[in-house]
Amino acid sequence: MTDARSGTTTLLDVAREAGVSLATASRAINGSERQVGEDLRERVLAAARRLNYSANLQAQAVARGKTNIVGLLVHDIADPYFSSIAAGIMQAADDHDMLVTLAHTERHPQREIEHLAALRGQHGQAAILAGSRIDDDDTLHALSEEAAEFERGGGRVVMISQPLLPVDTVAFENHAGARNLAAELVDLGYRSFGILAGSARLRTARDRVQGFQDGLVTANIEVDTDNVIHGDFTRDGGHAAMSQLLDRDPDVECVFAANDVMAVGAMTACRDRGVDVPRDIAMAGFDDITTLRDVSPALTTVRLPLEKAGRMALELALDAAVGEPPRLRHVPGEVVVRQSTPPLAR
Amino acid sequence: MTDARSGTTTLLDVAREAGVSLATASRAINGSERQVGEDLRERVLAAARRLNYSANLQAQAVARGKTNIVGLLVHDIADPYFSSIAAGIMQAADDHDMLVTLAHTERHPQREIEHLAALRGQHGQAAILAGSRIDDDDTLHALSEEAAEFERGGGRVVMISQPLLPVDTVAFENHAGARNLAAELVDLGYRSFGILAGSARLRTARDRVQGFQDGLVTANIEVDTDNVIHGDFTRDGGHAAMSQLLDRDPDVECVFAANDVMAVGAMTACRDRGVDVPRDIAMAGFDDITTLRDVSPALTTVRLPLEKAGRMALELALDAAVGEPPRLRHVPGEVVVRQSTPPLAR
DNA sequence: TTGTAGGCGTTATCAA
DNA sequence: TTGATAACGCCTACAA
Repeated sequence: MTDARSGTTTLLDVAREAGVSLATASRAINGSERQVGEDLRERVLAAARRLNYSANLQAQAVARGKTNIVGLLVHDIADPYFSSIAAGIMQAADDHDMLVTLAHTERHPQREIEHLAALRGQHGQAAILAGSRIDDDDTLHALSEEAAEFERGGGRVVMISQPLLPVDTVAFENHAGARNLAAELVDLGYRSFGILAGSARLRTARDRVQGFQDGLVTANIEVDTDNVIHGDFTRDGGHAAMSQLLDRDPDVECVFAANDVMAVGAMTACRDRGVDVPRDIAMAGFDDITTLRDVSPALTTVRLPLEKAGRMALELALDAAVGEPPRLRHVPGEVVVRQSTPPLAR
Repeated sequence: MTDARSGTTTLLDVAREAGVSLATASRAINGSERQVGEDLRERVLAAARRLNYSANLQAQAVARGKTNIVGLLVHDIADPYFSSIAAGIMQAADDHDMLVTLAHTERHPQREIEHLAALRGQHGQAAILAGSRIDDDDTLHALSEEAAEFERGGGRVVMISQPLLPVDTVAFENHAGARNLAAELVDLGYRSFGILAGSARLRTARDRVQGFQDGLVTANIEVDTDNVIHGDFTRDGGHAAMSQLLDRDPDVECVFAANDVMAVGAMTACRDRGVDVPRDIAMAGFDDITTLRDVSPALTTVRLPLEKAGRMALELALDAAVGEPPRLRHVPGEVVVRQSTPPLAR
């Protein structure tokens, strides 16, 4: 029989139903193991089931002074890069019985700071910031302050991307991955390159472009600055940048897009102009987005273990000792050569 | 100067700092507008800013008896179908200052019920169930019970998919969309079809397949039962089913995959066998997943406004009057013909 | 092992 | 308008 009065069944209802005290009911249901007699425990549990009791998490949080909430901040959950990371975090969260609060920054650094403050109000155990931070000193400083404040509240902040803040960080080796990719492409015979660089203000994009160029320099190849096209770090950005590149220098042999989504937009830009990939021009991306593994021609890219990184981030937050200094976990990328960059016969 | 004692700044700290009572501080910061004198209000706000105060949301929730949390249940956030819906919900949540709690069901109906119970413990204002429910009477009944319990707690449950539970529902017109797609394909000249049906237990998949077949029947075309291949409602499921179909009847003119992700897997299966899409065989999907709009050949599909549906779901939950009976919103799909199904010259 | 009672940070009622 | 003070639902010493 469900409580007919107020709508919600409370622990007190359960205690009464079972004929025990509030404390006993609490211990039997949410308390720290074997502290209550088997018989009473059974009675309480039975009563709870009968009443379909579900503990009020906020009340527990207030009483305990802590929660089992982890906050996740992403630019855009519809972006497969972030949704993969999120999936990894969800798995780890399930394993640890954590609740995940999701927040969108819409790529506005200010919103990121606001949301972090809101998460602080939630008193979560962890806040995970996924995605690349804008390289603006003021913003970075403000974010850093807010992160420190969050940790002062007892939680742990983890960044996924690159080490910019003095917090636990899961860092993708964007530079090294891109460098290796460049080396591989040179091995395949390519000598002239175009780069769809994404935003110059995004660290992730910049690191990848820099790594790629460094890889080329090692092989004594230089990229004409004019062939490095900046723009949005998105599908449309890739499309636009590729169109520009084709106007400027239609003879480059190979194009590196700073992420897969851009690469795919760029491939469409090529098709729009009757340029065949890979016959007329080769194409490589970065990330190895799952949903895009079936595009044709199959895209050469640098595989990032996004789900794993998400899991790692949460684990990192949860196994941190209080006051432990920031830790850094490097996550390498793996070059995957596919059909979009066939060996170049010269 | 930040509170040095306990780590977290509380409202009481703010009140003391401002030299006012707890009540006044509460009203000035979170209370119901113009109840406190301008001067005191300023003092309190200044103190709060100085102390970098952030209200304890759980304490507020306990005191107020309600939260601004909305729970979102998806099978898998990495699936672009769900991440698009989630993005829409995030937008609406931002507009309404709601916090979103994300939960993964991993396609287990039982986990769905468990998570809904957990959300009940959070006392959220809304729970949004995205994704297709398994068509099992017992599970459905249990889910229905849990949904009722959630609403008894003061929240509102919204389903996104099809009307199966007596709750607010945003229903995609899967049947009609697939029917229209079939008609369009017949118009293009196709007469023999294969269907990659996905799971027979998933309502969404079943509705689409049924709609497609109904559309064909209207045109006096029947699909050989052997050419309806069941399997997983995923990329791999599409790949496997297509392989089967090619073994069975390599001469079908056109294949309908019950969603885009399957279609893309199927296209790879074709390529693996040297079957060219669309020259040798045409292909159509369902959903119009954003990330897949650049695949080549461009995929004919039925566009579902996923983000919009997500937004709609949350709005529906929030503008519901207490006790208002369930409402149903139909969301049509739009057939988009692209290169994967060129007009068939006969 | 069980119960009593005080406390967690806010809100809200009721006087002043 | 402002300030005590009683809730809110739960946890946890402390005492029995």
